[in-house]
Amino acid sequence: MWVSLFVSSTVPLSAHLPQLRSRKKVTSARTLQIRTFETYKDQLIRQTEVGHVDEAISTLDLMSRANLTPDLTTYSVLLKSCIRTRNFRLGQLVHSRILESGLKLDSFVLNSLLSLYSKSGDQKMAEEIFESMGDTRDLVSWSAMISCYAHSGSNFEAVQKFVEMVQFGEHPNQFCFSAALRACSSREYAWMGLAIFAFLLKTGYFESDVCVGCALIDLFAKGFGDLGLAKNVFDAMHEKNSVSWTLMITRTAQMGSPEDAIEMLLDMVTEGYIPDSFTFSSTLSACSELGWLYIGQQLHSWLFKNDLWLDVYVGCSLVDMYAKCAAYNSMGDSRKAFDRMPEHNVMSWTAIITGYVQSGECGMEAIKLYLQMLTEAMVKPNHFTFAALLKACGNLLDPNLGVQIHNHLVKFGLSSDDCVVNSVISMYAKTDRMDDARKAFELLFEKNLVSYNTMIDGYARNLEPNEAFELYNQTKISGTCGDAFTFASLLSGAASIGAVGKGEQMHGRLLKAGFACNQHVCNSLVSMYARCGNIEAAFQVFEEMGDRNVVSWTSIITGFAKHGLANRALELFKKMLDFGVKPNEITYVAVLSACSHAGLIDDAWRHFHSMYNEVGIKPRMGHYACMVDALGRMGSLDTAAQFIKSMPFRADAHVWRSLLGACRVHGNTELGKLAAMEILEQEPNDPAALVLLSNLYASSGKWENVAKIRKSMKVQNLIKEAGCSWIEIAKKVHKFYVGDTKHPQAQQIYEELDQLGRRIREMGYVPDTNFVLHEVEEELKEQILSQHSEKIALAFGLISTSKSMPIRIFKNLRVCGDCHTAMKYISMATGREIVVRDYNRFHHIKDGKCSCNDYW
DNA sequence: GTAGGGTTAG
Repeated sequence: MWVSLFVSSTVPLSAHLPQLRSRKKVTSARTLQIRTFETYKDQLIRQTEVGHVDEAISTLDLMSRANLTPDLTTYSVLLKSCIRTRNFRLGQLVHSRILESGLKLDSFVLNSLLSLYSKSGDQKMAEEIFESMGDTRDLVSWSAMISCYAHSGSNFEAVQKFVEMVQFGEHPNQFCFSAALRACSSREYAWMGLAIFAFLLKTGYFESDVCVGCALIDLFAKGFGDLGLAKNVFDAMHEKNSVSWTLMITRTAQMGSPEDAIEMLLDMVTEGYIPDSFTFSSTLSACSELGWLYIGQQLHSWLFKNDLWLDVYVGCSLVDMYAKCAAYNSMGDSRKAFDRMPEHNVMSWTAIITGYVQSGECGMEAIKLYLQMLTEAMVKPNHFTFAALLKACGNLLDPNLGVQIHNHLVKFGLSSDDCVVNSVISMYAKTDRMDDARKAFELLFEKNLVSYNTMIDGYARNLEPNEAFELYNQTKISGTCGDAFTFASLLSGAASIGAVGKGEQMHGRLLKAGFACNQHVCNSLVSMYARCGNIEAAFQVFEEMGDRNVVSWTSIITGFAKHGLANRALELFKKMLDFGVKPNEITYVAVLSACSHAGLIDDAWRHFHSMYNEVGIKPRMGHYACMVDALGRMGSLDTAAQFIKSMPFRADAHVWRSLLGACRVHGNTELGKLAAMEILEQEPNDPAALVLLSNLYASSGKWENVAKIRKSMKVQNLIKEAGCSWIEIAKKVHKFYVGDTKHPQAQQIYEELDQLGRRIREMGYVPDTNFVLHEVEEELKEQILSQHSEKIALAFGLISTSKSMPIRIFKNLRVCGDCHTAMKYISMATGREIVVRDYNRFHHIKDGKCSCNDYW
């Protein structure tokens, strides 16, 4: 603090060095005496400009001690620099000094104070000053006040003030217009913006002022959601600058046309405008959105030359861009971008944490970084950080970690932040704790649409669609009509349980609600129909879509693949490439699984290689599993095993299960044993592997081992997830567990089951009790088998539907082998078509045959 | 003394 005393405006700093070293010897009294009012004033302003608040305050104190009372001009200048440097604390202090001084305030100072409180978000103080001004208000006061309201989200008040001003007889200038228009750039107030726009047209400010132009761009972009109109305004503006270009680029990217945004950047440069850190930050986000690593890298080298990468926002955008392109193996570059940032703040820490979370498989790394952020960097997390962390916990499916993070955010005082609570709900929903999710939801102070959507999505995902639809009805009661997310979640809820009736109902509602052209909603529709078994309806929606993205194509290709219609899937994939749509890694899972189901091994290899060589997507676990499946299906078991060994990372249980399934079908016990052991090492309770292993031991007479496995299965109560099946009858879903007797029509169902059992036995069906995992008497095994959930659902379907309709049954796990056999007999016995969707695919069973060719 | 653009929950 004392150091500042020796710094005068006329003498260079170095001249004071000897004095600084022996500053105790110099008496401040002597120094004070020679200081004049003007030097103090200069010093004050300089200190304010460089943000030395404490020093400026002590200078003020020194002035009064030296009986040099600052005059109004000094205060005015001081206030101005406080505003310019956003030094609100000092500004407030100056305000109180002015009041103490008893000076009479003029409208210049009052306007400055108004601006100070407006910018610091203190609406109340701004209002107080504005009211106190009475007739001395001028255009500056009005526009500062309107701006204050717009800034703090009091949009209605902003427009009200604008109207009041006009009624007062003032003629609004460009500042007033842009502030008032800015208050209208939301759906709710866009109509008021239109009225102001009409007024504006009578003045000359529309084309002439860049800020007014920017406000109008946002009125049409954000308020009306119409990028075309926003572009019209942009094109009509006589004067453009980097800000208006950047705004237009940003909105274009945000509103679903990131490709156009990048093109606009080139236009901007061609027309001679210099992109700045804001521009790069936005265009990098556009690259992230598109997954355009190459363009992102070009931008990176461009901004590297200008030192713009030193900007925190740009740095964060780089981290984000490389993370979102992680399919191209660029997560390392994301980390490098983070490590090379000159300094780290909450935002950059959050960016890298979010990056790891979004890249999919690095949730633990995100948690580690969070701890590093807390303990080493001592940076306090904010709500963005927790949003990312909670997402990580949801992905990791670790409820305990989720609870710990939940406790942390309570400690950091963020438990009342709506965004954070919505993330908490999502985390609990993803970790199958709907009760905890519900608790968090109920505790929410204000439930918004996102809260409802998260809960609806949670119920849908946890196969409780009835709760999902009930909550949807509540949203209508509470007045928040659903948006695209709501419909997408409800459709995926309907899809997850295969409730095509509910899905059709939602289809009707969303058409009425005006979402017929919404890409996100239509993608969900395609997926819903496909997953509900009505692949042709899915295809129709897809065909009628005007605007298709990679998700649309992937959804329909996946649909055809799951239905075993490989040729149509591959045909569409070709068409997709012809259309110039770039496939992503999920598209390739669909393509490879289509090849696999159709036994097209050459095509599978071709696509597997080209996905990396031509498209640049590194194959992940799912792709390897598809290849193992394809090889196994055609009996190339050894090649499949070798392929697994050649993988660049350790094969997971899923990959080995593919091999195991193939071994079972092709009767290769040795390799089957190896696969089962590998699975059990990673998932010790996997029922399929245990059963297979025990059967293998039984067939080679190793009864001791059989007993061991059976015992351990019993002890561990092995079934992780209770198997259940369901069927939709008249838009209502009926769910059944093994041996379930809770259904009101249970008696009829079991009578039907008995009858069916007798008929198919006569036709040659023999129950395969190997599929019973409990160690019980053979007779009891047969009984358990006959009461498997899929059989109960089928019996219920037979007694509840007319003969002409196919029966659609859904199961959360893979369909049991014995049930699969029984259903083929039942299809013959009853002449009915049975469609079963299990965890893995669709089985279309007709006349004793299944579309999966007994391989799944 | 008054105005505009950049991480965000589903």
